[in-house]
Amino acid sequence: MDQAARKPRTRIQIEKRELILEAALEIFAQHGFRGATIDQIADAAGMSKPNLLYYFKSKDDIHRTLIQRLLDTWLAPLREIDDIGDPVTELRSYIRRKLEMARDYPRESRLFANEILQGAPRVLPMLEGELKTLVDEKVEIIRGWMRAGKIARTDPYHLIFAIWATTQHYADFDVQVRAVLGPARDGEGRFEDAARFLEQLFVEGLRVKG
Amino acid sequence: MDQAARKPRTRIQIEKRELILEAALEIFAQHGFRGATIDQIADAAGMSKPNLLYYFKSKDDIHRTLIQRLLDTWLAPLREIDDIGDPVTELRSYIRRKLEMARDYPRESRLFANEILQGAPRVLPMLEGELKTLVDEKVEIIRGWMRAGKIARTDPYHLIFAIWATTQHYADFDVQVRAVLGPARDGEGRFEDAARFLEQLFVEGLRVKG
DNA sequence: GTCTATATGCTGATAGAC
DNA sequence: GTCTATCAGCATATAGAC
Repeated sequence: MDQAARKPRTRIQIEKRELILEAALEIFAQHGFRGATIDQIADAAGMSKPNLLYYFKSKDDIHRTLIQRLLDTWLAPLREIDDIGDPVTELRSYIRRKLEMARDYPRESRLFANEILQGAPRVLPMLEGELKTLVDEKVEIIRGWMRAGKIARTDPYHLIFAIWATTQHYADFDVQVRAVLGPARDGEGRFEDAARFLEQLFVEGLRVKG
Repeated sequence: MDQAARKPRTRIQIEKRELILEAALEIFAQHGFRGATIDQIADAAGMSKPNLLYYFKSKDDIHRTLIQRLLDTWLAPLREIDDIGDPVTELRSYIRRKLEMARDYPRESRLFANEILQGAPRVLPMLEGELKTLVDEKVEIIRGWMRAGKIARTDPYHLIFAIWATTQHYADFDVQVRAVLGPARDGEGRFEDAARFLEQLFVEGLRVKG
């Protein structure tokens, strides 16, 4: 759409920038902003440091670009929640999608976790603005389900926090999860175990007593 | 006990070291290992950089000391789980204690989260050894409860992960939690809301279907 | 567009006076 | 024990040749 609205770029420039962003995501996710060096990123992208700085004017510039791009895709699953379908199905598929994202995009999850842990210096306004608005909106939908007796009454904000926490845990604390489960349960089986567990926890936890 | 077994220290030395560790915890928790500087820590501890390095021989030395101390207290609640009492009471009080720790020791939680996010370079052996052994042991207790029909059958490992994730979330993602809840729900009320929610989620989620 | 060389500033750690 | 001064190394970023 407006990918070149502000800064027109050639196709090659765009591709090189993609290459750098891909490499930077890897490095930033593992070492955090301060821990990552431009040298590492340039190495991973297969180019020299000055060459990298020809495409992005600073380390901060790369990081901001990554964060901004992350947020768009990161909140997509939450945006999709609506009150048309069955509440339990709706929540179950949200949890599933969040867990799939933790499996498929662990670096994005860790990039975000790093940013929040450091006090969210670059995204605090977005958290207090766009994110809060979105969550408030979905909380109202969930409250509607509770009033209608479709799911058990509980605090919708903390429900959302719990879904975020449990799913992202598998990306952010992956090292710990692997260490505790041992080599026997690596790979695909682990994901299905987690999915089954989370489905049971949240679905039973929200079942209407009666 | 054996606090001075390896390196005998005077009372003043011990106090200064405490002062430094307290300051370092604050800085490391916020900026991560690489992001923290000795200057910052020395400043926060109210002394000069060379003076600080008189008490700890390196930045890494401070960090290791903090991590080691952290682990002892951090796992205490898990250690206390036993199969003498009522299973639901036992799990409920474990969740409560973990949540209290997230409230009372958020810096310790973030220090640990930073370490794991970076791939656990300093604690991986401990995760694969001591932690795994401890978790395996508690998993057996939980399996016993399930076999006895005291709680619903589910994956005990992922149950523990979920408790860790949801409780530590309030320390590690504190900025985000505050941003989303807004200023209205700051302070003590937030903790009680979280405690109520988590109790409901896990207790109902583990209720035996009848 | 890409390179080598380099300016500039910061950081961990030490030397040595007091 | 605490200070000032300082070293050596590294990291961001730029200059300028090709």
